[in-house]
Amino acid sequence: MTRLGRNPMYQQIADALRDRIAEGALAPGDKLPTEAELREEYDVSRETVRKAVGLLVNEGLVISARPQGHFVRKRQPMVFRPQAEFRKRPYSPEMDAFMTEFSAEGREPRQDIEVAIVEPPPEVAKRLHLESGELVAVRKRIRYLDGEPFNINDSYFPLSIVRDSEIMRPEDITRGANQVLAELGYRQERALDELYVRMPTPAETHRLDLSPGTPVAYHVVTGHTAEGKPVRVAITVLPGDRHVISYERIREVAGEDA
Amino acid sequence: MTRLGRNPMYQQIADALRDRIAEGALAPGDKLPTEAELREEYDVSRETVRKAVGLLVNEGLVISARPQGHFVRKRQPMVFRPQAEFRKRPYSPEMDAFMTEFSAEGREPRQDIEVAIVEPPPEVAKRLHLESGELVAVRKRIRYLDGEPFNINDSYFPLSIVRDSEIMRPEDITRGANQVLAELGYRQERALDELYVRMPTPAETHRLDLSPGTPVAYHVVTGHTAEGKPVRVAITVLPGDRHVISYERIREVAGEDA
DNA sequence: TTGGCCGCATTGACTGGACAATGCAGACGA
DNA sequence: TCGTCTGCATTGTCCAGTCAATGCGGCCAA
Repeated sequence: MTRLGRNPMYQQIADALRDRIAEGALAPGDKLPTEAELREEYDVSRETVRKAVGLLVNEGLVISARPQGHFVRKRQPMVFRPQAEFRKRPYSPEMDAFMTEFSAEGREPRQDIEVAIVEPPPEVAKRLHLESGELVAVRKRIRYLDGEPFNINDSYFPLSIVRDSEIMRPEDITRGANQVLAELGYRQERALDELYVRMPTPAETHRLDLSPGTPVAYHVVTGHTAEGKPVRVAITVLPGDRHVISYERIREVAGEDA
Repeated sequence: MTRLGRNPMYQQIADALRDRIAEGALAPGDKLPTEAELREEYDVSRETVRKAVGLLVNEGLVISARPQGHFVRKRQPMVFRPQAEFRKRPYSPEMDAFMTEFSAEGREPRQDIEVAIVEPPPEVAKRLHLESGELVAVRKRIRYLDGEPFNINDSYFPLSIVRDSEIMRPEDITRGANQVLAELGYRQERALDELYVRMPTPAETHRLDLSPGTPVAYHVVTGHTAEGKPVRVAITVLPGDRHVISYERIREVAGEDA
């Protein structure tokens, strides 16, 4: 391994390891060579080897289990289907097959719920069209699967419409918060989904127990009534290594194409 | 700054800088203190300072412009709306407002198109239900805005149905590849969208000119005819710092709630 | 057999130093 | 005036080393 190209040494080492992972010579769960072994192999200092391995960690390909070594990461995503709240069962056979493939079958779900009345964060206030000073109720949930945190979901409601309702109680609402809102006269007919892809904040890393190199999807749903009044903002933080987000779509206007 | 907690020093420095960014003391575009200044301020070695700043770079908060220094990153996402292909104009006023906010108004679009006949990657073959050995036509596009690459889009079609059609020519198809497919008798009535969030591969980093700490959304669309035959797989790679992905949803079955 | 203790391999944190690469600004020359 | 060249601040790469943290496996005692 020489410096023939102008790639730095740690890049070349990382590339070589990445190739071995891509080819399957290093399979998910396998142990990488130790730093000492890599040092030997490439005849470089330990810091250089560490930087190479660090790159792979930051790419999410490898995790470090100190002091046993570094291991090729496994990926086992489960389906997240935002449309489920308006359309319980998928209507196309393709979606059916897809969901079966990635089901959470046999894993045990759990969630922590916490309810509070707070001043809304600006992005929430804006989407709910709130005056400054108006308060919101927020249901904060962390969802677990087999004891591991899978995603964070914070749902915000204008306090004026949910005060004293079931939404204020920190228990699971089996029939769904949306149903409660409907019973209160605020049935959601439309929703707007926004998806941002970014690295997690330290707080998110901590709450979701993320390993380095794991990006997240930041999913914001704004629910509107038939009249266009926004009544709910739900923010979900989904770790990239644990989810596939999925939508199904159908042609809407006969003859229109693009 | 002491070691009172058990957070490593470089963490503490990164946290302090992150706070200053969050508070706005360091605004987007601002220059961070140089490594020498930070060294002075915290009385640590240069490598430690570099590791702290490196963290922020990996989080996508900061970019390095050598040798001018490090700068707080700006974010200017534009809307990516997968539903546009089946539904040209948004039908809810909320979506209208949202799209106006993030429009690409005034920026100059361009795209490079390349067409090839290849053996499909396994993930494509699987979604198109192809026998092993069956070939596909692929239209590879890189889309630019003001000269900067914005996303990569590779669309795969079973060779058996698009051979000799307009799809095989490396020119822009103004009326859309979907329209051509429809004219060939394979009109898509349903699509399944899958979204994966991960760090980019080195090839993607290069093609999209990504700075470190930028995750991507890997968006896979499988288009089906009314009979359920898959006729198109479109894979789009969207850099997280340049896009918001957005969907609008409506209640489908009166009375159903979740 | 079982429980606890300890050595050890391995990664993490940090220092101090050397030299390379790079783009900007200011000096200089035509 | 305008282009060119050079110095320099700043970040990038790499080395050689020290000490800390950690979990596993094996040893030893009850």
